[in-house]
Order: sequence, then C-alpha cells, then structure tokens
Amino acid sequence: MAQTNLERQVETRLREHEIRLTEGRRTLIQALGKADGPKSAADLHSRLGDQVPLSSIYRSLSVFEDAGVVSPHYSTKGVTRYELAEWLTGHHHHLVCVNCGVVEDIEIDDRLETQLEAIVEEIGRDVSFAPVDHALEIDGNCRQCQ
Amino acid sequence: MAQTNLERQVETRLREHEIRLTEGRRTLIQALGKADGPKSAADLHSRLGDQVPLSSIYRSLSVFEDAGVVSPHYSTKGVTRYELAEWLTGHHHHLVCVNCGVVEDIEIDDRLETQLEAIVEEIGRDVSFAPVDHALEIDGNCRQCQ
DNA sequence: GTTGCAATTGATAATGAGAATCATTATAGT
DNA sequence: ACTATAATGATTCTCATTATCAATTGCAAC
Repeated sequence: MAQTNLERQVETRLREHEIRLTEGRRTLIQALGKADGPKSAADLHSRLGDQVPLSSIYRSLSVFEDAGVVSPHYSTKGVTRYELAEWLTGHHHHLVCVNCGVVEDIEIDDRLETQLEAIVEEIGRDVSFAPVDHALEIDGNCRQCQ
Repeated sequence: MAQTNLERQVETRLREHEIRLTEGRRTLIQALGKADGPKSAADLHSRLGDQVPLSSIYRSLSVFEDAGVVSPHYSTKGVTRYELAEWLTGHHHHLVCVNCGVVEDIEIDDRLETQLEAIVEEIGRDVSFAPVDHALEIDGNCRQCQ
C-alpha cells in the first residue's frame, strides 16, 4: 500500500518534470522505499543484482536528485548515499556508525523536533542566517559494530 | 599567540604518535588555524600556492586525521573538507551553503548546547544507542550567495 | 492501435579526488 | 655530527562517478 502510494507520488513528480519512469527506475524507487537509511549506488547494486546495471543506478539517482525525489547524504569519504526526499518520507535525522559508515534514519517525536527547531531558529538569528533545512547527526557504533 | 599555542599542541600530539612535524605540515596547520571552517585539499592548495604541493597536502591531512589532529567533514559530493579537531578548537557546529557548498563553523552558547545535548541523549536512549558525538548542520545561503 | 521523438539504456571510456610509488631529502633522537 | 627512517614531490594508480554512443523504449499525440 504505502509502497504503491510511494510509486504514485514519484510518478506524479516525474511527470511534472517530464522525466520518464522506466522499469529500472521503478525498481530503484522500490528498493529505496524499503531501505532503512541512505544507500550508496554500490549498496543498491549489490541488493538488486543484475536487475539494474550500476551505470543506470548512478544515472537514475542523479536524475531523481534533480527532480527532488531523492536527497544525497554525505558521511563517508568518496561515497554518496541517497534516500527518498523528506516530502515522501517525513523529516528525520541520522545515526552514523563511526566504525563501518552505515547510516540509519531516525524519526524523533514532535516534542524533541520542536525543541530542535527552536534551537536552529535561535542560532539562525544569532548569525543572521535564514535556515532552510537542518540535520542532526548522531555518531556512535551501530548494532553490528558494537 | 593562539597560533603558537596551536602549533605547540599539535607538536605534542604528533610527537606522542611519533609523527614528524615538517615545515610543509606546519604551514598546513597554520592555514587550518586561520580558516573559518572546514577546507578541502584544493582550497588549501590554492591558498598556499606552491608552498605545499597538492600531493603533500592530501598525504599530510590523512596523517593528521589518523593522529586526531584534524577531523573530516563531508557535505559535498566527491570532496572532503578538513578542520582542526575539536580538542584544539572547541565543540562547534556547521552552516552549509546550499548553493556553493562552503562550510562555516559556528559555536553556540552553553545554554543551547546543553539543550542540544539533552535532545541527543534522549534520542540515544530511545534507540538504544550510545552517542559518541553529534553534529548539527544548518543549511541555507551563505553571505556570498544571498 | 500506431507513430514519432527524444529520453533512456548498458557497456565502456573518461574524469577527478585521493592513494600509492620511488629515489631522494629531511627530521629528530642520540 | 651521525643515523634511521619518516616524509617528500612528481607521477602513476585506484575507485566512485560521469560521459559517450548506437540501439532501444516510454509515452503523448493521433
């Protein structure tokens, strides 16, 4: 259900941008929809086997990024990870494993998010900067690395 | 003064790790000490001209990272920026320009930092994760891009 | 259902950030 | 001053990612 709704939302966005939704791209969206955090092209490729060649994964992620369907996440040297954009999944933050680099999404409850936004707004006022987004990253050891 | 103290602190740390402090490396530390935020190897190289070749910059930054003298910062595809480690500069956060990618350091006052730490601790408890570090990034447009 | 256009493909070559190489040089300890 | 070995600097290599190109395909219009 949520998955099908996801595909419909993505279809609509891509159509608005006059971008085609091919089978390979649909497969990519499904894989990102099932992921528990940002995934690199290599992660996605190993998960999907030969369904979508690596070159198509890179290219489609780039097209999706331009269309605002995915967001890049940078936490490892030389590797970019992608996740579905927040308008599709909701605002969230990241846990980053300091050992292996895996990134996990976390949603925090409204009370904490409100507090965090207040902090961000106050910082913005202090340095005359209008925040358009914010990201809280918490570094530690993931379950596999503990 | 602060600069000289910085060099002394770095010297001590490198000596502990049996790493040599060459003139090129001293120049790099001085440049990082003057920087207002994380800098890439290319940034540092263009700033330093021929004083330190690009290959030496990459290599020294890597050595410094292993020794805990600098920390990497990832906010742009395919580019790593480095800044002095927090034990040298103090805990701080980053403003990232969504247009040009420049990263600026910001320190926030103790009251806000305390609030932020409480949020991080509570999130960590919620997801059974012991935070070792946290980073708040605020995205917007830098003064040049406004 | 058919057609046309241009987006997209997939394998491969090219690119750029960063790592490795090697003969020579320089640091730091004695 | 001597010595061991880390570090150098220019160049080559590696890897994640982008560009290329002839062939294929998605999708809107008819």
